[in-house]
Amino acid sequence: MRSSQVTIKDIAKHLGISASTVSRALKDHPDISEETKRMVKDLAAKLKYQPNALALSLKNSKSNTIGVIIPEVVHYFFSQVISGIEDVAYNAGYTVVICQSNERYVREVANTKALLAQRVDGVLVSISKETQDLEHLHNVEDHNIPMVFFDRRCSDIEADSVLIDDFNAAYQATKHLLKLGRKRIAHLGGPMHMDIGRLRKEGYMQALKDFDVEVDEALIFEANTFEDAPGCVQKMMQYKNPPDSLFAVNDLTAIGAIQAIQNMGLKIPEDISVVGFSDGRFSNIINPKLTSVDQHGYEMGRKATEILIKRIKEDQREYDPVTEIIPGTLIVRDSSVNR
Amino acid sequence: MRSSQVTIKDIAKHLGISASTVSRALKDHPDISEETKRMVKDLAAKLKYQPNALALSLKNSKSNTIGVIIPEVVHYFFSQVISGIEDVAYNAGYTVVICQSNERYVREVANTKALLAQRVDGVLVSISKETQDLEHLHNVEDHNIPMVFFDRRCSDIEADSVLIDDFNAAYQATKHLLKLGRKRIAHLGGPMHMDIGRLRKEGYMQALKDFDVEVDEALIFEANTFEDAPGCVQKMMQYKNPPDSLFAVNDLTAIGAIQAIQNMGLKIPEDISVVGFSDGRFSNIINPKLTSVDQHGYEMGRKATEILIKRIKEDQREYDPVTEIIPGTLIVRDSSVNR
DNA sequence: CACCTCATTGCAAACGTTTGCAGAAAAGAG
DNA sequence: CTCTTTTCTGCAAACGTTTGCAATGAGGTG
Repeated sequence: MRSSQVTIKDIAKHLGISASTVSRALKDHPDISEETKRMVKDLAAKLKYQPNALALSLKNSKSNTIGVIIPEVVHYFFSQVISGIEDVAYNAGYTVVICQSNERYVREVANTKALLAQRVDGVLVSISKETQDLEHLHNVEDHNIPMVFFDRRCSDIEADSVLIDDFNAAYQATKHLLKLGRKRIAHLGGPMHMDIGRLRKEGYMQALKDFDVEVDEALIFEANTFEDAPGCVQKMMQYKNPPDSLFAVNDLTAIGAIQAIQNMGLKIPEDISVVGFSDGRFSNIINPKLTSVDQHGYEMGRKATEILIKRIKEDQREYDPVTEIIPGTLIVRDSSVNR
Repeated sequence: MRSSQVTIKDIAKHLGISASTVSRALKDHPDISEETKRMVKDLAAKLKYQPNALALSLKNSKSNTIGVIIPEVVHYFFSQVISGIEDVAYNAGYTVVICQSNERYVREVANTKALLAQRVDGVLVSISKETQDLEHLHNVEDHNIPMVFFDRRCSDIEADSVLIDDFNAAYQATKHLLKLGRKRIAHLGGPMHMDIGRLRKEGYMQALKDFDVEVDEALIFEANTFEDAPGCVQKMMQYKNPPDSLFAVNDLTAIGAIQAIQNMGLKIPEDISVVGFSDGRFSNIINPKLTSVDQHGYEMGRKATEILIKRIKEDQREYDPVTEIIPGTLIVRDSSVNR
């Protein structure tokens, strides 16, 4: 016995006029007399009439909704992205439907299906780590629904994407250490099969090369968690030529390293300078404050949504996908200093 | 020229049969012959037919969608809640529409309106800090749409709610310090006009009373940010009878205090023990690890959604609202110790 | 052969809106 | 007073589905 939702028909019946007249009156159609308009509007207000968006969407075959498929909401970076998406969408009059894949392929497929069924006008996707088969995304293409990738792209699919310039940000971070006079720069990096790990390492190496500093593989580890870091640090500090600084693939790893270093009685940033990457949430609350790269998640969300809405409005079947690169910003804090 | 969405009618036309037959065939209605079923299903698969959820919702006047109004996605706690909501909703076949109020009243009102227009089947709300006027929420009630409050309730509205037991969690946190032999326990608390600030302070005071420790107003501050904390600490440490421990209304404030204390050359936990509250994200990465209260955001999201879906299914106009209290869990780490 | 029973299919209405077109009434023109 | 114009309103179809009911035809029964 739910509903009790007022419709245009109800208003029409109460007033003894037709639904079409009510519809026109509500949107100030010039054909309708002022008197009728007033009557209709007054009653609509009184009954708290809310237009049924579903009926509208069905009629116009557009739902004013955009779907988001995102790995995990609880990641600070992703929640920032969502925030950016939400803001732009809200201002453009779109509703946002958020689906988490939880990094699971099957769930990503299910989400895609649900969004398609919902007839979303466009989709924002950051694919899960598991995703290999792309049929579900081709499906979206086939249905001619604009799609924009953010953060994680799918190179086999022709679609717009908004990405972080991992290579360059890592380059800048490393360069910053080099300019401080550091020469033995360790790197705690991510797995090579992920863009994020590969590109950041490449940026790091390129900077070394450009500054004529030899790359020492003994200073490079695959370690990208808070827990991984201490082991690497302990190992390195036993070298006869230990590192004088460290660039980590993310902030948590950097923090793990910092604490390990401090526990060995060394001073940060004097003895060892440390630079992290992204997240940003922790950088200010640890001691010393962490020099790090801001990934601009909010901005990424905004950008991706703007592109998507543009595509929706253009309404063209074919277009040349753009790839927008958002530069990371190195924020120098207290964990790095001249030697 | 979008669309290219296949409909039941298209299938019907291709096969030279009626839409009703197609509809029935797709859902294995016993009236339809096996042969027809096969034909229909094959073609549906080939054309990648996706039922139009909008049409369905319109027909059934239920959208299988639940709306969420949440202050800010980027708060770790809230993003945990969303995660819980998403999981339960997904498993029950519901789509989740998320709206951020950004703690702004006007936006909350707009969100409510949008969700109403979308004909969501139910709403999960955590009201913004600004919200005083409740007309928009009464509106939801009037439309007979089930609503569940989480984390922040609205006592003027009769609805289910899921809350944290702030009082008791604060009581436990304080008791923990008392049992460690601490007697001069400072409290950095939130504003009194918010439940969260008031209840946690009351829990703190009750614990002191139960342990026959005198409440000293000089040890109680309204300070609930990382930046607020150091000032209070410096002030208190000049007392002739300074605190031996501290209970903060949230983790960031606790961390701000810890750093201020450490900067004064004092040792944590020996000289001063510290307990925080919630967030959890930081507790493990600072040094020493922070004793704190886990607020169980994910659990809260699950619980609220379960109740909501139950209400939706019951489909009763009148019911007695329940209030579910989720106990906070004190997690003892390294920042508190026997004196 | 008339009648009944199944099995299978189609018709039409409904959900809430919008909109082109036609219709009616009022007003203006001659 | 008739004809034309203007002003206002209503009809009906459409968006994609579902579903009660009617219709069709085949086969069975007496």
